[in-house]
This record gives sequence, C-alpha cells and structure tokens, in this order.
Amino acid sequence: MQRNPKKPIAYIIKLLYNNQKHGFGGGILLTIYDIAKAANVSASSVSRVINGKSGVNNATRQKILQILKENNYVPNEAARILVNQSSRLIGILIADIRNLHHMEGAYYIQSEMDKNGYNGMIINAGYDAKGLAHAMENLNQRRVEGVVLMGSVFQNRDTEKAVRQYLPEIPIIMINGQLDIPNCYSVLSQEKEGIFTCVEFLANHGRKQIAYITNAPTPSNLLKQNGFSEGIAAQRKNGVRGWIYKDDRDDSLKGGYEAMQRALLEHPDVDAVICAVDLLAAGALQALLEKDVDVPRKVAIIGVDNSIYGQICYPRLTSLDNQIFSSCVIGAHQLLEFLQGGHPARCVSMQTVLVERETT
Amino acid sequence: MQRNPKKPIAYIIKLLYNNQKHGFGGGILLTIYDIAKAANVSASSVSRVINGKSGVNNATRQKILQILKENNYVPNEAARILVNQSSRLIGILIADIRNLHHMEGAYYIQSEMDKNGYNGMIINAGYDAKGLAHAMENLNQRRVEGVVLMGSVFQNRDTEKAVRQYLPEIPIIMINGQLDIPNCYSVLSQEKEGIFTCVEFLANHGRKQIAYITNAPTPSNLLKQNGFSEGIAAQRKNGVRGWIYKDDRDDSLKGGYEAMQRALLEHPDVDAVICAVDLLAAGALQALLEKDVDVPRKVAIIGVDNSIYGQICYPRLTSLDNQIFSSCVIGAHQLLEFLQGGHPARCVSMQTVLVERETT
DNA sequence: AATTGTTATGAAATCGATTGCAATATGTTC
DNA sequence: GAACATATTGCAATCGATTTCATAACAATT
Repeated sequence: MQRNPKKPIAYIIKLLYNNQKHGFGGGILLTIYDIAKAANVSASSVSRVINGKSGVNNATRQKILQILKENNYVPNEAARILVNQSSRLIGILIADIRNLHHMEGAYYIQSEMDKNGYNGMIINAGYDAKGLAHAMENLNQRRVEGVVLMGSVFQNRDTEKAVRQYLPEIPIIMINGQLDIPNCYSVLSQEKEGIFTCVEFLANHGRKQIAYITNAPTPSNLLKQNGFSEGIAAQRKNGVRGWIYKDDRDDSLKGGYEAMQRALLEHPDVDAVICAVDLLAAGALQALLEKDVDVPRKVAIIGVDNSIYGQICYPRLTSLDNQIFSSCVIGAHQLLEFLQGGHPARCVSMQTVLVERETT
Repeated sequence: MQRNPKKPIAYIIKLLYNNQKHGFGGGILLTIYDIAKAANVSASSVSRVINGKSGVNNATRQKILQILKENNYVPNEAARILVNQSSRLIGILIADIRNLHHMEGAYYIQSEMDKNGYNGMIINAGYDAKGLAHAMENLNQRRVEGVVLMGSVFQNRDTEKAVRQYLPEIPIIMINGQLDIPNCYSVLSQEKEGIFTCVEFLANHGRKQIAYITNAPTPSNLLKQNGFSEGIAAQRKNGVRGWIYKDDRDDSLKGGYEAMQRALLEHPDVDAVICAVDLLAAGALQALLEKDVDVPRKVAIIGVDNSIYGQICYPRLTSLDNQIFSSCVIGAHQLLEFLQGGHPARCVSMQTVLVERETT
C-alpha cells in the first residue's frame, strides 16, 4: 500500500488560494479555473479537453485529463445550460406520480431519453389547472426542450392554454391523447376499438348481459365508453344488452366494488363486466366474490391496462393491454426526432391486445 | 371585448432588435434586459422588482410589474442558480420508480419540499453501483443541495463511496436505513419489532406453525427476518414453530406464490404466513386459494407495507404499516432543518402499526 | 442657502463554462 | 534560411440574473 498517496493538486490549490477571482469561493467544488491553474494552462484548454474537442496537444490533454480525474471534477450544469442555450432536459408531466401505470410510462420515457443524452424530469402536476400552470412555469424556468404529457387527463383546454402561455414553440408529446396546438405529437391507444372487440369477444363466448363500469370522465374513459356502446349496438342483433355504471371517486377500488353491487342489484342476470381500468375491475371482482358469484362461470370480468393489479386478483384478471411500453418508446422517439430537427409522425396509433387470464 | 389588445411591448422590441447585445438571441424567451428596455429602466431595477426588494420607486415598480406580466416573463433558472450559488433543488433517489411504495414516499417528500420552495428531482438509480454513481454524478452536476435515498436498498458500501465521491458535504436523508457518513440523517421504521409483534399476535390467536416468506436480502428485509426469528424464539415456550422461505427474484408476486407452494409441501400443517412485503403475500394467498385452503380459518396471512396491493387481495390482506407517509414528512423536515442551518435529529424511529383486515 | 440624510437608479462585476479570434510556436517546403 | 502552413494556446466576450457601489435626485434640517 502507498504511504503518501498523492493529494489532488487542484484541491490543495483550492484550499490555499481561497479568495481569488474565479471560483475560489466556499465549498470544495472545483471550476475549470481551478483545474487550469493546477495544470498550468488556460481554462479554454480545460474546456476543450472536457468536451473532447481537438486543438489540444496530446501531452497537455493527458495531463489535464489526469488532474480532472484526480480531483473528481464535475462541470456545473447551470453554467453549461446558460452558455450553451440548451438544457438537454425534458419534462414528464404526470397528474399523480402515485399512479403506477403512468409511472411505468415515465420510466420508459426517461430511460429512452437517457440513452440519447437527455434528462427527464418527472413532475407531479395534479389534476387542476392551477397545479398544471405552476408545473409548466417551473419547466419553462428550467428551459426544458420538450414535454411529455402522460395520459389523457391532460387533453383539455386548460392544458392547451398553459402550454401556449408557458411553453410556446416547445415540442409536446402526448401519450394517449391529442392537443390542438402546434408542435404537439401524440401516440394514441385504440382503446375504443379495443373495448369494442371486448364486447365482441364476450358475445362470442355467449355472454348476453354486459355491464360497463367507468370512473372519472377523462377523454380516454369517454372513448372507451363509446367503444362499449358501439359494441353493444353491434351485438344487439345477437340479443346482447348492456348497461353503463359510473362511479367518479378517487378510490377506484371502492368505486368498482360499489358499482358492481349496484349492477347486481339492478340486473341480477348480468353475466359479464368490462371495467375502464384494472383497479375498478379488482373492486368489482371483490363484490362478486363476496356474493359468492362464480367468476368466470357465472360472470366474466375484463379490465384495462394489464397492470400488476390484475395479476394480484384471484382469479387473475383478463385485461385489455394498451401497450404503455411501446407507446412511450414511440413517444420518446417522436420527441428525439423533433429535437434533432426531423419531422416525426403527428400521431401514431397503437393497437390494443386482450390478455386472457382467468376471469373470462 | 377589446378591439386592439395592447401587444406586449417587450415582445415587439424583441422582434425589432433581434441581434443586439444581451439576450436578443433566438426564440421568444425574454430576459430582464428586454423587460428593462421596454420599461426604460436598467436591468437592476427589473431584478429588484422581480425579487420583491426595496429600493424602487412605486410608480416604476408598477410599470415594470405590468410589463413583466404582459409579456409573461419567466426568469432563467440556470442564470439564477449560477449567480445565487444555490439550486434549491434536492434529489430523490429511487432504485426503481415503478415501485409503488417508494413512489408514494417520493410524492410526500416532493410535496413537503415544494411547500418550502425546493424542487425535488426524482431519479431512477437502478439497483447496481454503476447506476447509482451515474445518478449521483448527475445530481452533483445539477448542484443539488440535498439528497433523499428512498429505501434500505441504498444502505451499503457502494452508496457510501458514491456519496463521498460525488456529494461530499451535502446532507443525505435516508428513509428506512442508515449510512456511516457525515451529514446523513435517517428515519427508521421499526420493522424488526413490528414483525416480532406480528408473531406474537399470531401466537396469541392460537397459530403454532408459522412460515416467513422473504425476497431480496436488503437490510430492511434482513431486519424483518431477524424480527421473525426472535419472535419465534420468544414463542417457543408456547409450542410455536417457524420456517423461513426465501425467493430472491424480481417478480415478487410469483416469488410469494412459489414459496408458499414449497411451504405447503414441506409443512402441510402451517397455519400462518408472514411475508416481507405485500406483493409476496398476494402471491402466497394465490397459492393457498388455489389449493382451496381456507384463509384465514386454516391459514392466516400478514404482509408488510399496507399498500393498495393488500386491498386488492380477496380476502383483503392484514398488513404491517411502516408509516411511509410520516417517515417521509419527517425526513423532509430533517432535510429542511439542516438546509436552514439547524441541527436535525440524527435518526428518528417510527413505530409500525398492524392493520387488521380479513386474512387474520 | 448650505449641509446632511434619504431614496432612486444604473454601471459594472460576478457566477462557471464555451468559443471565436488573435497570437505564438512548431513544422514544412523550396 | 526565408516564407508559408499548421498546430497550440490563451484572451476576452458571452449566456441571464443578482448585487455592490457610486452617483443623482430630492427632501429635511439648521
């Protein structure tokens, strides 16, 4: 073992000349000037080395490189952003970051952007216009170069207004929704068609009395509901009937539970249920199990999202997968293409997939 | 309605003098110089108004205020960070942002910091040392003023090394874990004691053959496991026996399921199961239901975290609540106290609470 | 009217990194 | 050895905001 390990040169310098010009302030965070002084060169050369640019003698470069490493130099991002006029930061807006499905999306977006040298900042925007505006102002302040809106909750006038006010000219990617503003690109999940085929699927398996349970009337939920109505209409000739139950509360699990109770009361012969999200379906399942209704023999259930929630249920939930992974990867690539000066597709549609498990 | 709404003054100026000194570059983002020019004052005065400082004539202040508002001015955060030598940013490190329990913690931390004028940046660090170091370098680059480590996965030498290397001097808050470095504060959940009392609880309800299912050997999981062992030891006099099952895979649901199957095979008389996390318990419950074992009559189950997962299960899961909400609020306040120059408690312990539902 | 005190205002330096341009040093060719 | 080309290097301006200090303007006091 070495007795007297070499002390970082610039660190010592930092301690000695503690009140000179250029970055000898408090703390032990070094600036390129500290490094330059230690290497007996100018800050320009240090900068060139850091950024891997040519125009530095190889011997000098190696020396600077070593001092950078020895002293664990990390550039000041704020200074870089300021001079480069580019933050390489994008915002990922989520109404509630405790929503598992949306965080999964954020994860994919973030890792995709990361691979391309961008940082993704996850922001909890909340559900109201005020929180949204506040979040967008924050993102503007940070000079983000793009924003991803996660989920159709953001498809509304308030968002359009806030975007126009705080983030004009910046590319917006919307996962599962559309906004009528310039530079907005979107990935849409064909949930309406998906629910339509769910009805078809159930009808083909002999189900005739189908309930549909939905919660907050987000654009996505309204689309799905339409898909249900149209699906029922298409199956009417086969004697299929349908009813819609709404329960617009925060707790979807309880919402599904109580909606199902109502459905059983009003239509005891119901033999299938489609729920707008898995959590509603989990609640509905509980209501059925509580009444000792045989699932799927007597009543079939289908949820949406193909989330872990459905796999926790027992019997395990059949669910319509809206391909959040693919949607987000595509969304991230739309954004990257735009940032690189290209012209991404305005809107990409994703087919849904019915994942059959034990409740159908 | 007004016919000719006043065009924002500074915006027009921006368009006219598009290549002057000071901030007339591309885009339509205004600088204080733009505002200053529009108001016929100096940038100093604009800055003073923006920051609500005294030393500006009231008439001038009102004029500047109006122009700021009209033009939707938002300050450049990078420039502010640079000159103020303060980012008012903290990092929230999470191994996997798709982990619901940890994101819930992040949510509480973020909103608590938000109330106090700090921004919380959520970073997905991954489970390996390389990802961790990368995350910390990133946070250093952004000059964060504090870091919250979410969960005991970060209680290890790699983290200590990475902190020392990239974030020396910066306060670290660890939720449910401890680190042997300066300026590290922590909130510990007394999970060991909690599991101990779970064993006691089960024994008091006449359970004699208790299985314990655990997954990845994180410090928290090891503690809980010790709590189980000690609990069993304490109940041995009452004829209670216990067995530990480990299943160290990514998919906890499946892990719990298969561990339970093994337990049933090796010890058919098992009459209670404690699982290190709710998701394991959900899997274990499925294995029991599949074998038509009566829960809780024949076998009782207890999980840990009191998460939504447990409420999706049917019967609904009894779970040991480790008070993530309170832990995070306390952690955030430790951080805030430190940042305000105070001396927060080095370590706060949180009592756990057994939330009884239908599996006991 | 002269002096002092107070308020309002702007010029200039600063934060840390990048980069165009000028200056210097080195190498090449005839 | 002179003229020219090329490779290194550093100075200084720049990004946008904040803040100190000096000056100007004005009111109050004797």
